[in-house]
Amino acid sequence: MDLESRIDLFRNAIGFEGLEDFQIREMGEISFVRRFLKGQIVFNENVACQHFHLVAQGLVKVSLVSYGGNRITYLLAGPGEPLNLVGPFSGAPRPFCAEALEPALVAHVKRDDFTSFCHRHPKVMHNIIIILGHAVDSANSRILDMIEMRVEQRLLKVLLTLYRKFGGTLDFTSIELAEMAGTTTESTLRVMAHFRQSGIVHTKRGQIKILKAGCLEHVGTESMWI
Amino acid sequence: MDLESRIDLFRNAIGFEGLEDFQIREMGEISFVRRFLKGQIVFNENVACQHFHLVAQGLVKVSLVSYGGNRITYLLAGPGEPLNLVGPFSGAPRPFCAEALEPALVAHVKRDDFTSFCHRHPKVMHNIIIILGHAVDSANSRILDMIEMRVEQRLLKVLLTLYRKFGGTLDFTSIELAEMAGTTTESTLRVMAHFRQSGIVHTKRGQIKILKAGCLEHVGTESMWI
DNA sequence: TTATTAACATGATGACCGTCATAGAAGTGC
DNA sequence: GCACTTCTATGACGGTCATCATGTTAATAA
Repeated sequence: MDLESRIDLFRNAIGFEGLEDFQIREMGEISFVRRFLKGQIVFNENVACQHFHLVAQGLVKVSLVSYGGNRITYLLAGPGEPLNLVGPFSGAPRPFCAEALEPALVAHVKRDDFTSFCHRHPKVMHNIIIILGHAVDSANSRILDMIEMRVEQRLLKVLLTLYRKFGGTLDFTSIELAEMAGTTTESTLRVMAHFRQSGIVHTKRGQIKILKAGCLEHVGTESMWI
Repeated sequence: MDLESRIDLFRNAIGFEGLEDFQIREMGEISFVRRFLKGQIVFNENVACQHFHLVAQGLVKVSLVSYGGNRITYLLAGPGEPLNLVGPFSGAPRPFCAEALEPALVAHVKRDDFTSFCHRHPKVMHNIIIILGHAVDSANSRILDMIEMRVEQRLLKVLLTLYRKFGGTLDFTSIELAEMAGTTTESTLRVMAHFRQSGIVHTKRGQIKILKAGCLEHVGTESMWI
């Protein structure tokens, strides 16, 4: 990925709004790109942060696991979306790991380079604070959803979110849906079977096609920030 | 509250670490303090943010409600702890409201003054990003707790957290505990009755005394960030 | 092809806990 | 002192969903 493509990436990336062109160019210059195959790990949990990461191509899942072995998906990052906004500042290990869900290109910026850039251009930190605000709100909404929504409603919300982000054909397994809805694979399979019988979706191995998008809206217009 | 007290407040406040003394003084100068009685609202949800708030005295609860009427406690802020780190930057209404749990003094800084200060002293934004990182981690942990912990364990975790923050005498009602543990008042009362019978706590109206702190640690050493 | 793994599917079981109901106790205000 | 509100307390009931188990299908590799 050449310099100009990288600059273009940062120009349209989330978190870099409102920067002058020469500032964007600087980001392009101090970044480099790595390629990941499906299933490969971009960074692991509880490892000190070395780089700031921004997805250039493909799709990367950021998730966290508990001691009990449960995993929840925190973020599905596509082109232009950052993977770790906090790590570069704290340097401390974080409980997240990032895995490519499809072949992906990920831009890297060395941690010190990134924070130095941010301190010289506070606008970026301003943007990051607002993004983290969304992340906090999203996580808190999910807590409320766990309290008052049943598995079926939570899965509808997940499907609605994915539909809005990726369109009518969703390449996700039931395992992955379960990690987004905060439930088990079995429950997800059961509920999806019900959706299939209702004609809302069509499923095949690793893929869901949304047939009746209207039914998804019934949960409420709000989708998740994921 | 006079200028010097306010300066002293900001000197020890969370989020203002690593500032020079003259910078801290500036914060003191542009801030003013308001008094709140128990039960009074510091700011309401879904109202555009006007000020940055920092608790000077007393205790303030930040919580959010769902459409279904469920409420969860997001933060219990004591002296030196900020109430709204995101609002001043986005200006947008946020889903949180803040209520004084006991008579409180809260420092206010006009939104523009605060953001202007932050842009001139990026270190503060750096600090804020790290704090928000903790908030994100905390909320995500609570999601996992909702998945894999039972009400009893979640309440133990809440009690442990409160014990570490406030000591052995906790002035909270079962309603408030329920909002922290993500359950109902009835379930909380039932579990607390069980704890009482086990001699772990002693309860009276609006107060819990921890008798066997050791029993709280069994959940795991991790307490919540609240 | 055959072997192996990952994903899908579905049944049976039971405990957890939310919901509704009722009631007493402890504060608060007039 | 009395009315009123808030918090505490406890019983009964039943649905949801995690858990365990077993089996099938699809994809991948040797």
